[in-house]
Amino acid sequence: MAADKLTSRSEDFSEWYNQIVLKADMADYGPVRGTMIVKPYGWKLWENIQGALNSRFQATGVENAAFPIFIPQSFLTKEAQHVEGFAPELAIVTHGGGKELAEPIVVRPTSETVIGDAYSRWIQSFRDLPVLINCWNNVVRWEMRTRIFLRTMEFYWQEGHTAHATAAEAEERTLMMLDAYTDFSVNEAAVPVVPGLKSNNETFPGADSTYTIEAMMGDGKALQSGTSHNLGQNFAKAFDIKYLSEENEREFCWTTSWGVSTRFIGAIIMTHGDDNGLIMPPRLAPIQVVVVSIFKKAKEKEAVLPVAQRIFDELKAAGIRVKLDDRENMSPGAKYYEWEMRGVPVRVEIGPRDVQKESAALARRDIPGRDGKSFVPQENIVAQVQNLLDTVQAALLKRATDFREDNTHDVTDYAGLKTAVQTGWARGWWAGSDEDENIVKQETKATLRCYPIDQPEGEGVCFYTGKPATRVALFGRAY
RNA sequence: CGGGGCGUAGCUCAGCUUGGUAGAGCGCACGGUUUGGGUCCGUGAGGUCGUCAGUUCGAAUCUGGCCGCCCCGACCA
Repeated sequence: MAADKLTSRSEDFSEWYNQIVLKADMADYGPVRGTMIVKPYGWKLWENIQGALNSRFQATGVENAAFPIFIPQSFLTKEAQHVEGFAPELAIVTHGGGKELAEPIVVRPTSETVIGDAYSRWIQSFRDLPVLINCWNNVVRWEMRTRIFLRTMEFYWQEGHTAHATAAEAEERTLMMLDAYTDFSVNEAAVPVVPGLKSNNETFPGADSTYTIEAMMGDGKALQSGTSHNLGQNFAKAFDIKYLSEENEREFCWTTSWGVSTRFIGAIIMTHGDDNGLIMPPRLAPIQVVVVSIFKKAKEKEAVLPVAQRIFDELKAAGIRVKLDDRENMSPGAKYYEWEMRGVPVRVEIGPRDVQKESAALARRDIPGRDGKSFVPQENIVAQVQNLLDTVQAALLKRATDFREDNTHDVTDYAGLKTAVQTGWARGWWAGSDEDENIVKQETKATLRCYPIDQPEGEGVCFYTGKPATRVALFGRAY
């Protein structure tokens, strides 16, 4: 019996996405509009993301800390651009303990202000610099339209905040974290990204410059998957973050902030998933391998279970995140469909025939059905599974990268852009103004995703204005 | 905030036009049967029909208000 089938990606990508989040047991809707409940399977993925990012942060000297979720409303108004950018989407607490508050409290939409205030007290001398702190927390933004993981009113993320003595050091840190994000995304999540600089229009409120990693989803749309901001001296001036230099001069600090959110889970789903469900990249997968035992009669069960258990134990001892599915009253086929929906990258099947032949069936999630199955000896199963996990990891990255390349088109005129952004991204020389950018957005729904870090040599002609252009921009429709 | 759709069992929905004892499938529990790609049969548990008011002898059904959710646009990690 075909159980309730997943809507296909080609039929309705949005509906496919919504269903997969629920069916793969990642998350559920919260009782308040636009909020989500992250279920254990989704949270485990998030924890693995945290682990991969934390190790990269710590390698650059960043330490974790925690700041309050409540911020005095007055803080938000101190930086002009910042207040303009965030005022419309603030959740504000006006009552506490049954009484109206003297000053309303803002639920943090991001922590630049409260951290800036702390830094102004902590930093006295050039010897106190740099300050390198990261926070894993939740933030609230009163969004008009929400989508689970991609845009929820409350979401989880990390926000790193650093303070430096010089502009050069702040820029170096901004790019260093952009590199960390790129490395994480490509090598852990197998999500290929284009690192680049945001246009003026898309720059974070209060930043001098914003860098981004842009990923192409399975429907050709772009998802901003991480950002790194060079805040210049804007927040230092607003919050009076000063230090005394070696020359005994009072100087404003240069600060940065950078973040990756639970939105990244959406990126993983929409990059790798297929019509059978989710596909987890092995390096981040909550469950990397599931061992499915197959038996009919009690006698077969007696023979199969110990072998399945032994293989499970061996894989676990090797540090692989493995689960043994020994559920009875459930046919093997039903189990396969379930684990495919949940995106487990490798499945090991052990049945009576395998016990007899000392073999096992290995199935890889990225190639569904019989084509992705191989029958191997049980001997050396750990190495074979590890090998297959690596193979799947590499195959996912290659498939996503090929897809992105196939759907990114170099354009030399506006018509070319219009065609390209129907199905993917347009890349071309750009010398347009902020206003030109808005017109393109209005007419095509495509936005300037970034000026890629990786630029071609020389100069060109702007595909829109015909003016000489010094850099290439990437355009696409975005989430 | 504009446009659209929907609130009935855990989930997906039927019933509403034409008011009269609350339904199905899936899921769940139990028993049996089956198990190498979504087994089958039986038994059973489970619902103040979003909410408030109105019309009526009688409302899931008709009328109005309110609340909520989803989708599409403008805004955004």
